[in-house]
Amino acid sequence: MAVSPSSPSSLDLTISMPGFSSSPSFPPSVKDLDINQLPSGTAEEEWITAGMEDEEESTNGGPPRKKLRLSKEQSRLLEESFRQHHTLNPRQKEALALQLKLRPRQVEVWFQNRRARSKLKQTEMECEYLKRWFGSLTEQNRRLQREVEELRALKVGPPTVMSPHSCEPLPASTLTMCPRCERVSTSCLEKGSTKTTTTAVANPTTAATLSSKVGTPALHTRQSSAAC
DNA sequence: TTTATGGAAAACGTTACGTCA
DNA sequence: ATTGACGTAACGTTTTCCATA
Repeated sequence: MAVSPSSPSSLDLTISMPGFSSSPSFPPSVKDLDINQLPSGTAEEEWITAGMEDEEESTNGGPPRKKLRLSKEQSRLLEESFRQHHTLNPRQKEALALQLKLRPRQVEVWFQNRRARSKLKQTEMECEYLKRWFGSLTEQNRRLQREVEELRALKVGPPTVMSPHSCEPLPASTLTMCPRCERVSTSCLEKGSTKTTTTAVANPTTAATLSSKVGTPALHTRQSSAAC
């Protein structure tokens, strides 16, 4: 699974997970779900004053807030602009404000809120994906546990691990459990060796990216595995 | 080259208000 | 008519980035 923002200002993500690509109910990428497509408003352009007619004066403190209702056309243009870039430089802001007959500050605020909404949607989607992934891993874990039980039940003899170098069976006493990946490994004993018998996760880049994103320490890359 | 500083912009959290069921 | 949930414009504060000394 890869979670990779394409640019700092872009919220587009590409998320794919092993074992999920063929699932009909599981889109191959979050990119397919266009978070920029929000339901468009229905109200026509409208300025609504909050209790007071005049924006400049208020008897108790600062100026009263006015609630702006963007017209369909304004919303459409803003959305279009947002699809092109999620942030505006001062010149773009000014031009857009002029085009929309809004104040630059209003355009700025709209983009701020729009970015926040995007991020929220994205987070929700990521959360959903991680939940499903967790479910899939749980199921996989169950299957493997069952498999282990079955193999134990067979009792065909002591476990044998082949050396990656000599291709001969290693005595069980030379094997260790890697404390980080919790897999049986010979690499920790073979100092200086860049090879390892430890199997890393299916997609190291993905795992590293996800780990750093969601803070799960359990997954590490082939590189870090070899380093141990 | 490294560090401190200040300003601008973005991110974030919250409030206020309108709409609708 | 009232109420609570929801969407969103607007605002204040914090964080991040970058240029400059």
